[in-house]
Amino acid sequence: MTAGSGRVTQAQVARLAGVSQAVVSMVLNGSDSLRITPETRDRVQQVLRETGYTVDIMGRRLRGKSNQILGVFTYESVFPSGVADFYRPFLLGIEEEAEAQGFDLLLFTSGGRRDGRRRIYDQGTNRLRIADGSILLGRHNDPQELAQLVEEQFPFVFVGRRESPTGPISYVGADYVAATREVHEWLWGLGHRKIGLLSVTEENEPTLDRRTGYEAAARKHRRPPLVFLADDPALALRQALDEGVTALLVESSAMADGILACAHDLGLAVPADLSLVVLGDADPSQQPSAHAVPSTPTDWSMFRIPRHEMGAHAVRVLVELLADPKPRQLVLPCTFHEGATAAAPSTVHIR
Amino acid sequence: MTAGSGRVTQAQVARLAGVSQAVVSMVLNGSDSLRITPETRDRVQQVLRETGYTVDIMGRRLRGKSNQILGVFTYESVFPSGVADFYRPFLLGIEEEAEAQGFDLLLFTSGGRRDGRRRIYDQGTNRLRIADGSILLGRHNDPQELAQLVEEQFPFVFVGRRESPTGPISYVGADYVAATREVHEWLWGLGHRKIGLLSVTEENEPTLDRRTGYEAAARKHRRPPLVFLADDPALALRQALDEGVTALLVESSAMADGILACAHDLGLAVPADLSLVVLGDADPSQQPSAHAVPSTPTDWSMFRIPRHEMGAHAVRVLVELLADPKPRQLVLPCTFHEGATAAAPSTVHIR
DNA sequence: CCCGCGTAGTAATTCGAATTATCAGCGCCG
DNA sequence: CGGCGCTGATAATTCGAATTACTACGCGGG
Repeated sequence: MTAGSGRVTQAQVARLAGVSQAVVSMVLNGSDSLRITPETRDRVQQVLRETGYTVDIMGRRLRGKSNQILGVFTYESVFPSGVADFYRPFLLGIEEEAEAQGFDLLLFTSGGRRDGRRRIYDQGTNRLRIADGSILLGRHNDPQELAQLVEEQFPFVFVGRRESPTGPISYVGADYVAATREVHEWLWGLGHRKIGLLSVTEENEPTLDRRTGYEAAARKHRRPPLVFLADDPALALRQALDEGVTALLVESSAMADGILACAHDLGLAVPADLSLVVLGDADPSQQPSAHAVPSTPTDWSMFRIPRHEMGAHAVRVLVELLADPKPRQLVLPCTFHEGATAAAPSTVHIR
Repeated sequence: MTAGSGRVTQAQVARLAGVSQAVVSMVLNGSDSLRITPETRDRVQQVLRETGYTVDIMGRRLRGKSNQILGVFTYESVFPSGVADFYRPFLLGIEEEAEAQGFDLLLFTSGGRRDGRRRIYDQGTNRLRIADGSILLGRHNDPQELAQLVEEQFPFVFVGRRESPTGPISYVGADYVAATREVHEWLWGLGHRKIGLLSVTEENEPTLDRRTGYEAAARKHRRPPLVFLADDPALALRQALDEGVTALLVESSAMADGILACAHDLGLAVPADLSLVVLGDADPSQQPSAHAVPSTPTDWSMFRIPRHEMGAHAVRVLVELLADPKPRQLVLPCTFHEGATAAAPSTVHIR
């Protein structure tokens, strides 16, 4: 029965019920325990029902000093098309946990782009601040922007391990160190004695973690680390074979595809002559979900990054961060998938 | 150099700059045209930059101002898992267009669920009002909530045609009427003379539109409509065959799968003995993107719903709506995919 | 010399809800 | 009969930003 103006306020309800606005608020919030007569309460509730009153969330949250909104900033597009469907598991976890924690999600899509990349600081101001806190994800992040965020003491959590010289950053990452070590251990157990690491040249945190895990495992077995840095798969494979490796840890599945092709060109059988393990399924060219593989359905031996859990935990950590602004770091274990590209070395290769 | 206590307000900026809060507001909103000295303005802007001030969206909207934020409300989860990847094309279009228009997107995930479904009005609150306007999507919507939204005169656009008895609703839909008519026309051109429609029992807008298109086409060719309503595919197929149909328009691909199986059981070849056309790819069990089909890779004859475009246009319509609150409706054409389940009827069946 | 006017701000109000301080009325006790 | 304590409600304030109403100041013209 509301008039055309569209919205009923507590004040209007109060006037209709012949009470003050405060009473309406009290009735609504159940703080009417001993303060309000049953008759008054009933009268107010009657009017509330008749008018179809709904709480204006703006007023409520203005007083609460928090808007119950978590920002989600991605350096690339959130809803990806094509096969590069990298973010979805993260976002699924984020959405689920945000729903569980009672927060809305604000996707920062407005800022426009500079050099084809999104930026946090647009015109010198930090859009992220309109949310209570923010989750950041994306591989192409800008260290400078992160440093600035840290300095501003804005509550944020990075999905994926990130370090900054300016101070500790809260993040939820995957334990690449342990996962890589375990893969090495598994190959060792199969009988491999020359296990190489094929790494990318660019040095970001995930790459460094994999190298750390690899080197720890190699040290444990008193073997010299065999690390190959190359952008050209043919060259890298040749180097590795010259060293006599029987198993190769490959950082990305894109790179692994190249290696596999080269191995076939050289007449090598995988895994009979050479075992290949991919360190993570993080690469966009690899489909995480079970339903399909684009072109070559190679059943890679690899470990899987717990993307869904990382997203969910990022939300949880951020909510904790809002209550207590002490930075926290969290790494989650990866799960190993045995696959079909790694096996015990053929006896020919074992001296 | 903000203090740890969280957000910076205009009042704090004003104190630091030695001016009143009103001046800060004026500087921010450019109404400083002739009112404020360049020196004062520079001083304020200096402090604004130093403190990293950003507006409190709650305060702004309480006052009735816009925040350049569009809400996105989905009745189901936004980032779907498994094969039911229904929303993504819509959301991709929404995100792209929001970025182009300079809006951020607010996903309403906070309210939790009642009877496993999300609600706009949760605990008597309409959270949508945080955003300047909202895009709604999802098949399981609640007419009551829509009516309430209309009454509140809140600007929103539904993705998919929706009607409400309380007043006109803005929407961006797909033209099922025309698409169904064209499919009928195409089959007629192939020589089919008994073309049936297999419809679902539940009567929502898309279903009604398909029926309208079908009946229009049948009327044009002076044929009685052959509509079959059945949840059991075997029964529906038998009814249709009894009527002598040679082509069947099937509403959802899930239903089509059932019909196809039954047809095979009866020893019928598709499309030789029976042509099947699916009216849309809207069903979750059908993969929209090119890269894979879950189990049976049936190349259905069907029309495709322009989901990406619908999302993008919904944003555009919503932005128009914000400028001028006159409701608007828009339907976009579907594209036809010939596929392999429909062809000219075999001569045996033509008398 | 003083009114009028333009300038450059400031004070005060508004939005809706929550909360605190306050107040009116009543019964009871000294 | 006055004051205390309790009840049930109201007035006032708060949150942050935008806007309107207002004011202090200076200058020029009559």
